[in-house]
Amino acid sequence: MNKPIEWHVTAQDGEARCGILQTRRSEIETPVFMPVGTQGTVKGVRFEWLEDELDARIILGNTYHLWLRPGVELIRDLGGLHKFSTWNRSLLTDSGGFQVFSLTDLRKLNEDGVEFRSHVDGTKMFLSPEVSMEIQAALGAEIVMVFDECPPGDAGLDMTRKSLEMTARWAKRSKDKFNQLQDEEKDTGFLEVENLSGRQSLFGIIQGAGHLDLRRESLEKTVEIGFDGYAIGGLSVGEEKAVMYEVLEFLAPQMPKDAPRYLMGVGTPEDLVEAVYHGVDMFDCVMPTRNGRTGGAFTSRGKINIRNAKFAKDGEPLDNDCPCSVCQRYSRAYLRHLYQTGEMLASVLISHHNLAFFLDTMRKVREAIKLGKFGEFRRDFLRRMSNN
RNA sequence: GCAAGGGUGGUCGAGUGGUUAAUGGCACCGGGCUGUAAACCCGGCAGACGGAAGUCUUACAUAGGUUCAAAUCCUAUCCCUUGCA
Repeated sequence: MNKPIEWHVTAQDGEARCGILQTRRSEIETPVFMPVGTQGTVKGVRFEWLEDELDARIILGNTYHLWLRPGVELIRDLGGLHKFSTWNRSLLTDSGGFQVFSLTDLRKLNEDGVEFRSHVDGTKMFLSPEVSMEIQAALGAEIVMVFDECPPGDAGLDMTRKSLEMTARWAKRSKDKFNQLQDEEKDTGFLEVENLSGRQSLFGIIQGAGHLDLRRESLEKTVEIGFDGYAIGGLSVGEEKAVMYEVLEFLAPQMPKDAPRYLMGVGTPEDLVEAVYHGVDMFDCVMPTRNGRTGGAFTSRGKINIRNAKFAKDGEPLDNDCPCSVCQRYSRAYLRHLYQTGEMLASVLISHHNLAFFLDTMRKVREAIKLGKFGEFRRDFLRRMSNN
């Protein structure tokens, strides 16, 4: 039987690896950064830009948000998220598991699933592994995430163990339901593709907070169930940065070598490089678009805040070394003026640049791995980023 | 010229004898943002000293006055708005 996705390593340097991920919709070079498009849009950035200049091969969508608005039925009726949004490259949908964490005040959790009070209008909604899989089949993404519970970063041992055990049971339920839905052809994104099954793929999620033994335990349980790819969840959710790096160093190399490893929700450019160094292949993060919207720009010499008065007369681009169309044309002074006057274009342009910077950084990461010079690249990169 | 109403910190605007260095909004300055409840949130915003609790100085058009105490009451002056000439 053909696989829903194909992934193989093309180069390796230490634990860092380069690979090609083929989905039914696009070929993706890893390590890859996936822009976040929670509500069926990468905030402030047109698909044209993502496709042409930025050349993003895969973006995210979110089960919870799209379920509330515009609703599953509507998206299913309009042929799935690809058709509805016109994004024809790959999609990965998050399961709503992160909202179990981020909407903690609006939800009640038990073994069956999670009752949410909608953050939009307060309506009670019930999300479970089965419901999440139904929604994700209707959305039709290439990569579907299991429904997990994401405990806070500083969760204690007992709480983390209970959580991870439930996540493992939910993972099994997710997989069973997922398979059933695939058999019933409920996937709206189905596409006949040579050498691929045309089906959706399903990724498992490893939890365990900052507890290494629990991480190992979660890894074993997840691999035992068996998935097309494996994600590290529950990092950058309030724990110390050192804890995150410790977990990555410990966990990533132990994860299956023949499947993509996805670090969920991370992170800063430095985090990405560090994680690649430990063997991670896929990333997503709201940071480039959220910070971009609020005046934060990432550059090859560290972060800057375009609101700062020191940029008022600065005729230089955000980043002199950046080839993106924003840096080719606009000055910091102009961008600051746009931000200060509340012009939406400021958010649009900085988000665009930030995505360009993240995607470009991953391009350089891949290049360095292929040349066997990733260690050197990492050292230089981290030094430059902390220069500012 | 007469009549009425006003002049408050960068700005708009509360406050009409006592925890008022003076509520708010905006502007300004700075910080934060990691599987997006986020075009958002937090802090600062008279000056000087101090790490800080704090201390001192100067402040509600200007100049006097009343009072234990004034942005708040009184007098004069200047200026603004509206109406009538």
